[in-house]
Amino acid sequence: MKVYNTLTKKKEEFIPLEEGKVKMYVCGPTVYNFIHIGNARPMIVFDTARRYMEYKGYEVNFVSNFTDVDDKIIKKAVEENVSAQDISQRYIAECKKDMEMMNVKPATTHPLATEEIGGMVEMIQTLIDKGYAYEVNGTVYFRTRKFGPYGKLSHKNLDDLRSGNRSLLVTGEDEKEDPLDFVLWKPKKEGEPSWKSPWSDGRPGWHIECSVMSKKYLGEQIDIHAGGEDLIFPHHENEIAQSEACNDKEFAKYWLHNGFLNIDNKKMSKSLGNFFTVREISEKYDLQVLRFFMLSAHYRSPLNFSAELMEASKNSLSRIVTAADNLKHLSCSAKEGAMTEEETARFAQTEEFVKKFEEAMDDDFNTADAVSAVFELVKYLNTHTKAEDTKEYLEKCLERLKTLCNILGLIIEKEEELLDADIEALIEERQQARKAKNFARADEIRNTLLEKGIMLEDTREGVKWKRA
RNA sequence: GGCGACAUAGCCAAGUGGUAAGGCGUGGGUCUGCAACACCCUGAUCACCAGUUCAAAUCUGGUUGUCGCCUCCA
Repeated sequence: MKVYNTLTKKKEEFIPLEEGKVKMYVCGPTVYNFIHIGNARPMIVFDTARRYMEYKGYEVNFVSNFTDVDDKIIKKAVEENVSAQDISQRYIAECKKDMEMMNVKPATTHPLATEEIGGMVEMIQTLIDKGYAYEVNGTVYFRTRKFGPYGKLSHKNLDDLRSGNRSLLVTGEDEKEDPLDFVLWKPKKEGEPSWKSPWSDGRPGWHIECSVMSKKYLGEQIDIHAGGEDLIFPHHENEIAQSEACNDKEFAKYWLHNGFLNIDNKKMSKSLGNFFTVREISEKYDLQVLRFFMLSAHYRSPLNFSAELMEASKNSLSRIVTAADNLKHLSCSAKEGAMTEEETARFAQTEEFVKKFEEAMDDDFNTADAVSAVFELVKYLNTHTKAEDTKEYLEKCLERLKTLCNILGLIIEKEEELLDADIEALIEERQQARKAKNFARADEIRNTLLEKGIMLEDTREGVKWKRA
């Protein structure tokens, strides 16, 4: 399995620190509102990466935080006249609902920044003791230039940063020894949540939380650290500086970053009015469609979001769902008994698509290619299954399709819903009408059901129905 | 200004040296009372120019265009 490492700018063979195990950290959202579809991308793509590694047999310890102390949370709390904790807890709960609808598995651990303050104070103290940090008037800064490799992830050198950013030098806070130094701890302002520390009553800077939580739940060295590409600088660069200065060990071996999600080729932003929350999308689409959409391109490419593309994704996904549905329908009425030799041979041919799928995923989680393998399997199954096949064969075919879709986190089985007696009676009446060639009545019934969101399909094996 | 990414059919999107996967859409057809599903058929020489090579979408240089980071925004 190869993964693209931002650190080296190359695809590298993935070799875990400990055989058979993967320690993975993904930077989670700041919970001051419903998550937006941009937040959803790393959630979906790295959940898919995790699922694939688990499929390969790795035991994945997957940690993803919620940043629950932040200026934006405090601002929202003031607006609503509630506590910051009220805000963060509310949106953590909402975020978990969204994740469930997107079929994103809960992390092994979802730490909260506010519950790890003690560890942060400790790490900051260590950095001060080692000369990597200094305190001025209650604020603690990281001494960026003291950490030699600073810039190795974002491939920037410090002098470029300075020359490219003159405003920093001009407006730079006088307190800092160097404009590039960043905050580890800052004193509270009036009315803000705060914690005790040796330097001031205050709260941690953003970057320190990930260093601390990663260390606590995964150890000083981890395999994969992931997040959106915008986090490369400064967030991840600063995490590296903090963790490696503190622990004297390479922090993360592989750094994975997803590309941005754009709306109509523009960066999503509130000011442009092209801002969508996952919840809004869920009102119009099953979030499986959003998930499929996200996986239709490589995770490192920029991806453009539009209503048109969601429609296309919806249709594409339904092709897979229909295939699964057909298999299920066939197997329900199929004859019992073991697979015939001929069926065994037919089934063996599906290996080819599994192989293509795995090769795609092994190549830096190329989900676009993996999805195409699924479609090729779908076509094969559509053309190589029939009512006369044995139940075992049909079930194995369905299982194979489900296995691949499950790696992608796509749910393709419809929920078993009980037919209302009324609906069943109507379907039966329509069948009678059809037999009597009373098609007017048959169509009338079909339209009645359609209005209720029930779509009928006449097949050789009987009438199938589905919700629109 | 500094650093970087990308440019493949109507749309989305794989493919990093050997004559362009897959999906959506379009049009035609088979099946069906009709419809839906499914199946068959239907489409690009890969932004432009020059070069390297027996051979390039794929390597090199240039041009044009789009976008991102450099601001605690995934």
